[in-house]
Amino acid sequence: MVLQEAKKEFIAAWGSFGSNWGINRTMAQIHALLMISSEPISAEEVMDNLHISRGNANMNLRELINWGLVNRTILRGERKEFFTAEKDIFKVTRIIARERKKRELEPMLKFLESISHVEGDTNDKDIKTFTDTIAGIKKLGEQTDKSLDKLIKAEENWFWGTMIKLLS
Amino acid sequence: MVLQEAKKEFIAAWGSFGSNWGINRTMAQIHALLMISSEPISAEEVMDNLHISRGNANMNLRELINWGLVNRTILRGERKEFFTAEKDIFKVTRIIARERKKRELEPMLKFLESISHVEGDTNDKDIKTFTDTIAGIKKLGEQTDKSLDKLIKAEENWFWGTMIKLLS
DNA sequence: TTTTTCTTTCAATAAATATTGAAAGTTTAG
DNA sequence: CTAAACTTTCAATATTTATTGAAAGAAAAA
Repeated sequence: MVLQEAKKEFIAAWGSFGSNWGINRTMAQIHALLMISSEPISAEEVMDNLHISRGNANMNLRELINWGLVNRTILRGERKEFFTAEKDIFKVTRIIARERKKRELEPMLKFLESISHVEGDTNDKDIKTFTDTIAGIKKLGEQTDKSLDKLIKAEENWFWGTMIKLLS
Repeated sequence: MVLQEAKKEFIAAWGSFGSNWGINRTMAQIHALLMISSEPISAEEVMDNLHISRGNANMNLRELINWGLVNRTILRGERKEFFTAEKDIFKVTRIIARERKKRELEPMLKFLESISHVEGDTNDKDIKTFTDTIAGIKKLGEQTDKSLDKLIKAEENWFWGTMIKLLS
């Protein structure tokens, strides 16, 4: 396969993979484009490459920067901004873990705590089913939270080491 | 907090949590409703409880059954079907892991393999950036795949044991 | 300063996704 | 068998989410 074609397919696939996971297609595609580019890319180039509008490119680039997955770069002699993405997939994984933990898991745990105690007879079948289910989810969430902490703080070696240990 | 209120909040939260993760809101809400119910529930009750149409209830219940998260039950003396959900969060996790692996990870790995070899000079900067990035994602994907296999086949004890080991 | 280049914003619009509800299909009871 | 109870389907519709593009804003050059 030729590079240009492979790039195009990867960008398309990453986009649809992302939208399967609640990440907007364009944002995932821009991320893919930047990850497989050896050089910083301008907003203009992103627009041309993905056939999207200036506004769309700008908004999604900003969001990627918010996530910490993309950085702005100034290129000497150039007036406009350029963008680069973190290419190390382990670092990308850590960043996504950190952000989703902060944005989703932590609020969810707070919420579960807030509904975990209900008034009434502890032996009541309905109350028991409810509190047991919530407690189980909470326990899973708390342990996931702690595991993510380890992952986020981890060295690259720890990551691959743990992955391999899990398989053995 | 009173049971009815806590239930309502949990169903709403589970719904919006789900839609953050590419799972349709209603499907997640039905799943939540069934998880916290001590008794099997009919389609009629699902409709009334969540204020949704018969068609919507039917389609999403079918999808939950396809995933293996919900089962049909015949109640003696009743003509209509009833539904129950797996309540053990570990089993739910295993089912979701199994299904997403099959539906998303495995096709993605096949795809990455198909684009991993591109024609041209291996030392070319652009080709190197592309193949290195794809190789990294592929490696992560393959190890995730194997870890999920272990999780899917695992006993309950293995699961909590591993979770705890990861924290220590 | 004024002009040019580039970036940001956001209301309008388009596209994607979910939901409805009525009709058709199926199963069980009488 | 026929009728009643229940389930499924899917075209039409509504809702949600993403995208556009033009205007306003900012920064650098002239």
